[in-house]
This record gives sequence, C-alpha cells and structure tokens, in this order.
Amino acid sequence: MSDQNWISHFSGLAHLPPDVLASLVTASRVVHLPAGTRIFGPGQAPDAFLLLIRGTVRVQQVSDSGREIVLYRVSAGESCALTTACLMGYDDYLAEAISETEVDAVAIPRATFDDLIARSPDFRRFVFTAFSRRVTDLFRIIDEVAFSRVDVRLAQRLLERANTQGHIDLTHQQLASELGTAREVVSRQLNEFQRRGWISTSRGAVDILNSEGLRQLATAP
Amino acid sequence: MSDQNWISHFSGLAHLPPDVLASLVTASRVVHLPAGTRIFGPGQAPDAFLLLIRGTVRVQQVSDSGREIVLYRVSAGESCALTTACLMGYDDYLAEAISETEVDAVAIPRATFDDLIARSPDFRRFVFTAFSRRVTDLFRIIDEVAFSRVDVRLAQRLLERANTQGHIDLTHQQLASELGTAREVVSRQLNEFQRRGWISTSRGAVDILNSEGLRQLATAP
DNA sequence: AAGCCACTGTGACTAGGTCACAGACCTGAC
DNA sequence: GTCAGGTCTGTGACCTAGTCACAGTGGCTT
Repeated sequence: MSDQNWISHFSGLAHLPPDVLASLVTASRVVHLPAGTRIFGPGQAPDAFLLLIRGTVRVQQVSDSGREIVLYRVSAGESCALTTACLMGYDDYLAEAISETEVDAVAIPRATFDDLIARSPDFRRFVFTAFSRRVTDLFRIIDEVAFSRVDVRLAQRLLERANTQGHIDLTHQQLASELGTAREVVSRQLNEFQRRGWISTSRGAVDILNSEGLRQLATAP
Repeated sequence: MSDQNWISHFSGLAHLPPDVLASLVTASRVVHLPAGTRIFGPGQAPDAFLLLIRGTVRVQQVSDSGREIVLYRVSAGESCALTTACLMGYDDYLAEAISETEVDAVAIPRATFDDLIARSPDFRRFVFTAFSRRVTDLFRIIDEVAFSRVDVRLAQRLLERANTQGHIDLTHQQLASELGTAREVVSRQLNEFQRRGWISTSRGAVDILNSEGLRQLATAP
C-alpha cells in the first residue's frame, strides 16, 4: 500500500525500535474516510486506536436540546487517544467524532495497541502525551464555558479559525456550535463586531478587517 | 507498616500476579495527609501515581476571577489517574486537588508505575478504566455547565451531597463552587426551594424536607 | 458587651439564552 | 426567468443567570 511510510507523520513514534515498528506496520491498516463521516458517537464504538495521517476530525458534544459544543479537533500527526480510551475502559458518553475533511488514518487493532503499550516505553509516552493534551483541552473548555464571556470567546474563535486572508467559512450556527452557545447570541455579537469595524459578514462567512481589535478583546482580562 | 494489606481496597488490582503485587507493595509507600492539604495544583506536580485508601480528594478548577468549580472527587479505592497523567505527559493546567478529609494514600513512584504498566495487562486495565471514568466526568460537566439550568443542577447536588438524614453541611458559597456559579445565585435558588417547602436553611447548612420535590426538578427534561 | 468576621439577603443592572417570527439569499424545478 | 422550498440571518420580547454594592445577622473571641 502506498502509505507504508505513514510512520514519518508521527514525530512521537520516530524512534521506536525496529521490532515495534514492524508490529505497527504489519498489524495496522490505513483507512480513508470522506468528509462528514461520523467516526464514532453514542452507540458506535470503534474497535481500534486511530492515528490521523491527513485531514482533521472534530470531536463535539450534543445536548438533549440539540445545542452543540466543539470539544477539540484532531489533526494530522495526532491520535484519537482520549476517545479510544473512553470506549476501551468505561461506559457510554455523549461525544461524537466527525471528519471535517477527507481523512486518512491508521487503525491499530486493540490487541496490537495493547501489545505495543506493553513493549514500548516510547509508544506509551506517545499515547499518554496525546491523552493529557486532550485532558488539558477539556479543562480549558470547562474554564471557558463556566467563566468566560461570549464576546471574548467568539473573538478567539474567529482568529483561530480564519485562514491567512482572515476569511472564515462558517455560518452563525456553526460558530455557535463551536462555543456551545445559541445562534442568536453569535449573530448579535457579530453585529457588534461589525459595528466596530472589526469584521464584515456575508452569508455563511465572516471576514476579518481589523484583527488587532479582535485580538485585544480576545486577550482581555 | 500497618497498611501492608492496602491492595485489598482496590478491586481492580485483586487479581494481579504475585510478582506484580510484590513490586507494587515493596516500591510504594503509604502516605497520610490531614484534611485540607493541597495535594497538587498549578505549579506543584506530584511525582507519583496516587491510590486512595481512605478519605476523599476534591479536584477543582479556579478561574482568574476567583470563581471555582468542582470537577470530581476521588474516593477510597480510586486513583488520581487523570491528574497524574496530565502531569506526566503535558504542560500546565489550572486544576488543583485538595483533601476534604484526612486521607491515606498509596504513592507509586513513576518508575514503578511505568514498569507495572508494561508488565501487567490487569494493571493497565485498572489505570485506563480510572482514566476513562474521569474523562466521562469531564464530558458530563461540560454538558451540564454549557446546557443545564442552575436550579436543576443545584437540586442534583443537594441530593448528591446530603447524608442519610438529608442534612448538608455546606455554605452557599461552597455550593456555588460545586456548580461553578455565584453565591448570590445559589442563595436565591435556595430561597425559592425553601418557599416551595423542599428545604430549610440555616447558617452553613441545608436540610432537605421534601426530597421528592427536589428529585423531580433534578430529573426534569 | 463590643467587635470582628464569615455568612446571608436583596435590589439594580448587565449578559446571555429562548422563543417567535420576518425577511433575505440560494438552489433546483419548471 | 420565475417560482417554491430550504437555509441563513436579523430582531424584539422575555426570561435566566451573573455582577456589583451594600445591608443585615449569627457566632465567636476578648
């Protein structure tokens, strides 16, 4: 298969001993997923540990009332460690993972994963690091949702998700999902930002005109 | 030492092979902490994996503005897996752990922990299960903070933290910290509950008079 | 008894979430 | 082209939650 060299995408795996690498490469297979695939969710458990080679995956939570909040994104070179562990270890939870782009990933079967954890300190470090990064993300989200203002968080997200031209291809509803708030709230805040000359809006998109204004709000005390 | 038999407190460790058990017992030591000890926090990293034999530990997050939110509690028979892993793997975060009672714990040095992870599938399962339970807790908290009403969450907490007599020894401020909200909000909600005849309040304490009323609110859609 | 301090109550105001609905824009069918 | 439907956005009214300021109140110490 053309992706035999996927190991090179993962800096954390670069120095594994040859036998460990061999197990990894022979036991795992590369999977391709189109954009918008639901990789797992309440009720669907993956049976393998996933490493992303290409694309990004969004992990989000959906409330009973239909409101959503984005928890974090997994990008190329990272692993879905957290969610895999959840499913390995314990009961049901509410998060779901959706590919945002076309995705290539390496699926390591559970048995191989377990074997590698046992054999390789480096692989363990790789997994635990991925874990703790996600946990840090979750701590940060709790902090933001519980204690931060929406305008500040929205400004942060706009800066975060803008491309190099300051363009953001998201609807108000999608921005609201990023923050776990309501669409109307985002609309009103964007109007305010626009009034201040920081952005311009169009159907399904936002353009940043004055990133300095946003940045100042985003880093406000 | 009198606590040599601490292994019996951890059902997940009951069936470890003798050699693994031996490593555990010889390398780790039992520590005693008074109530109110700050076990770790921003800036203080423990260097060992902790298992609780007796007492409870509260893990909470403190915002810049001084507001707090309780993330979860670790009780006897459980491990501080999550927080340990955070500290092992990755950068700084904001949570802190405080003993709520006098606490006895087993401290497993990092090297021993690493060795056990490598040698024992059962120990791995124990650790991963503890991990995923905490992650599930965090997911639940995000869901509650982002999407649930305060009155519902307060009713849940009151039921959760009441003793068998329906008595709760917490100030309004402490209840607010449990939920990540403000003291005034709790005071007002408690007044409302009292008006409905569900509780009575006194300085530093709440008594449940009608748990059915609370329960109905707590499980509301 | 006086004084202190932690705890609680309350009003006024701001921010954020909900609901209902109107209008604008986009696409595909005809 | 234009018509119909769906999606996206704007807005007012209203409710819940968080903030601020300050006034009581209970309990403990000296």
